[in-house]
Amino acid sequence: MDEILDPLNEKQKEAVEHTEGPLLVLAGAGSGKTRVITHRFAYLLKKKKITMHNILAVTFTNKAAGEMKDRISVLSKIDASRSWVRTFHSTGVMILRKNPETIGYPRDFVIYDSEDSKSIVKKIMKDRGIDSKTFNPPGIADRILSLKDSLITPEEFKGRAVTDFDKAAAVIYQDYEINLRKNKAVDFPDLISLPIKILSENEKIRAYYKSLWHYVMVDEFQDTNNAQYQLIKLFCPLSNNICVVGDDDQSIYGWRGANVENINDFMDYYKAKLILLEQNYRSTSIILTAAHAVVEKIQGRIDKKLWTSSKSGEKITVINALTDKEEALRTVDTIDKLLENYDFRDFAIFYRTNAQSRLFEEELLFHNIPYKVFGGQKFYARKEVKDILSYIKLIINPYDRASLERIINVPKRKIGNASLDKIIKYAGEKNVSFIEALFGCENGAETGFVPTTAMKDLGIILKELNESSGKMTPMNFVKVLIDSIGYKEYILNFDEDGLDRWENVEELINSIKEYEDFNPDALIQDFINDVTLQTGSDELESDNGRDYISLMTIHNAKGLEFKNVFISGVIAGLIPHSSSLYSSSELNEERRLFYVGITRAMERLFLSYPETRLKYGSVERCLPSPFLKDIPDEFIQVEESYIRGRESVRIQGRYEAGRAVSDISEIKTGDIVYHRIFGRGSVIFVSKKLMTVKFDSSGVQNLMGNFISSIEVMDR
DNA sequence: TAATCCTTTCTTTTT
DNA sequence: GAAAGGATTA
Repeated sequence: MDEILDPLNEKQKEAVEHTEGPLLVLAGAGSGKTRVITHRFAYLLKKKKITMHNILAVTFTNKAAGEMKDRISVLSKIDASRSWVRTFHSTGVMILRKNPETIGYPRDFVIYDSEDSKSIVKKIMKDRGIDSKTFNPPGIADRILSLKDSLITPEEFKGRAVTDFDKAAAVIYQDYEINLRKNKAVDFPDLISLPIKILSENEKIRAYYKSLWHYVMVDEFQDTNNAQYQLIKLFCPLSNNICVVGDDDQSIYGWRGANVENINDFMDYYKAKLILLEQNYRSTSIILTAAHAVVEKIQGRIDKKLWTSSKSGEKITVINALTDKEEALRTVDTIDKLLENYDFRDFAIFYRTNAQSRLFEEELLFHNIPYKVFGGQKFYARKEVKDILSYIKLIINPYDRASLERIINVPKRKIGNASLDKIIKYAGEKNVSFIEALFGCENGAETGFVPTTAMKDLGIILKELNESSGKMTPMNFVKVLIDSIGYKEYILNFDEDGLDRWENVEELINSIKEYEDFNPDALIQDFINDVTLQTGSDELESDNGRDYISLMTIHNAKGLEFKNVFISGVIAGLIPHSSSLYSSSELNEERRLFYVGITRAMERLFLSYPETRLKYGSVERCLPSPFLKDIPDEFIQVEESYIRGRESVRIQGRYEAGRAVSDISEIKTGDIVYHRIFGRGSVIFVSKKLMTVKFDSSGVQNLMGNFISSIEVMDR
C-alpha cells in the first residue's frame, strides 16, 4: 500500500510525479489542489529522498501553512513542523531579517500591521494640516498600501497623481515612508518589496536562495500580486523546479492587487507543463451545477469541464426571511434540526461582511450551539491585547512612534496630548529614542523640555524591560511587564467587561507560553514578529479536535469544505457588494466570490436572504441577489418566511389605527405603536434618540436612528 | 492640561 | 451601535 500515491487519481498522480521542471496545475474547486501539493511534498521527501530544508511551499495564510505541515507529517511520517512551509509574508520576513543591512535597514525593525499604517497616516495628516473630512485617513492609507503592493514609489506616484485625492495621497505617501524609516518599522507591503530589493541587488544572496531551495511550490497562485510573483521569480531554483497550483475561477483578491494574468505569464515565461484537474470530489452534482451556472455568466471566462461522479443530492434551499433577525433564527433552527444527523463541525455560516456575524452569534448562543467566529479582528484587535503588544513593540524598538502613542497614557498616568507632542518633538530634534526622550535633558534649559516625574517613571520601567528583554523567557518578560505597569488593576476596573478583558490578557500570556514551548530558544521579539503576521483566520490555539460551527466571511472560507453550508445575506448590495456595481471586473469578482462560497458545500447548501435588515438602527429594504436568478429553478426549493402571514394581517390593519409621527418627542412611555417590520408593541422606554419597545411577536427591541418613519402611534 | 461627555461617521473582502 | 474626534468640564 502506497499512502502517498494510491489515494490519487491519474491526473493528480501525474502532477505529484512530475517533480523536475516548471509545472502549472490548473484545478477546479474541490479537485484536490492542496492535496497535490501536500502529496508532492511528501513524495519528494520519501521517494526522492530530498532533504526537507531544500523544499519550499508558499501559501497565503498561516492557517493553510499549518494544515499543510500537519498533512505532510502524517503522509510522510516525518515531522514537517520545521519545514519551509510558509506564507509569502513570513518568507519575506525571514529574508529581510537575515539581510537587513544590505539595504540599510536596522536589525531590530518592528512590523506594522494595517492598523498601525492607518494611525501613522492619520498623524501625518494632522501634522500637515490636511483635513481628515475631505480625505478620509483609512482611505488614504489603503491607497498607499496598494501602491506599495504594486511597487510604485512615492516619486513615481507623485508624477502621475491626477485627482485631488491622489495628490494628497502622494504627499502623505512620501511622509509615510520617512516615518516608517524613522520608527524603524516595516509594513506589510515592505515584507514583499524589501526582499525583492535585497534579492535583485545582491547576486550572492540571490544565488544562496536559488540553491537553497531545490523545489518550490506555490498554492493559490491566482491570488498572487505582481510583487509576489516577482519575488517567486527571484528565488526560483536554478533547475526551474517550480510548481504552482491555482484556479482562475477562484480569483477573489483582485482588490488587493492579485493578478490572474500571472497564470498565463507563468506558462509563457517558464514554458511550463500544464496539468488540469477537472474531477470534483467534494460536492453533489446539484451544487456543482449551480456553482457553474453562477460563474459561467462571466464574459471572456475560459470554461472548465468540472465534473463529478457523485449523486445529484438535495436541492438547494433558499430561505426567505422578513428580517435579518428572522434570517438568523431560521438558519439556526435549520441547523438545530439537522444536528440529529450531523456534528457541529459539519456546519458553516458564511457572510459577505464581518459585521453580519453578530445576529448569528446571538442566536447560536441562545440555542447553546458551540461556534467559532473566524477572521474579523477578534483576538489581536482587542484593546487589552493591543495595549500589551504595543508595550512589547515599543520596548523592543524604542523608535516606534505608533506604539508609543498608544501606550503613553495607558494606564492613565497624567501624560496627555500636549506632553506627548513635546516628547515626540524632543526625540526628533535630539535624534534619540522615545525611551531616552522620556528622561529628557537633565539640564533641560536649552530645549525647554523638562520631563515630569510621570514621564521619568515610565522611562525607568521601559528602560529596565528593554535591557532585560534578551535575558528572560518571553512569558516571564510579559509577566514582569504587566506587573510593572499595573495593567491588571487598570484593566479590571476599565469597564464592566473588565474581567473578560483580563481573561483575554491571560489568554495572550497562554499563547506566549505555547509559543515558548514550541520555540524553546525564542525571545519576546520573535514572538511579536510572528504575531503581527497572524490574522483572524489563523487561530492561536491548537484545537483541531474541537467540535463547533464555523462562522466566517466567504473570503475566509476559501480552501475549506463543509457538509452543510449556509450563505447568508444573499441580497443585492452585499452579494454583489454595492461598491462593486460600477465596475464589470469587480462585479465578476463578486460572482467568483459567490462561486467560492457555493463550492465549499459538500452535501447541502442553503442560501438565505432577508427582505429588510437593520443598518444603524434604521430599516433597510433588501432585494434578493441578482445572482440567485442564475441558478436554475429546478435545483431550488424556497422556504418562505414564517412570520409573513401573521404580520401582514397586522400591517394591513395598521393604517386605520395608526398615526404617523415626525419626531421621537411625540412618543411617550406606554404608547402602543406599530412598526412596519416588528408589528405591534408597547413603548417601555423613550429618550431623546432611542426608544425601547416590547413587541407582541418579536420581543424587546431597541429602536434608534431614523426609525421614526417606520413607526405609527395608536391613538388611545 | 487632562478627563469626560457628546456628537458624528462609518462597514468589503485581508496578508 | 462602535469608535473616534470635538466640545465641554474640572
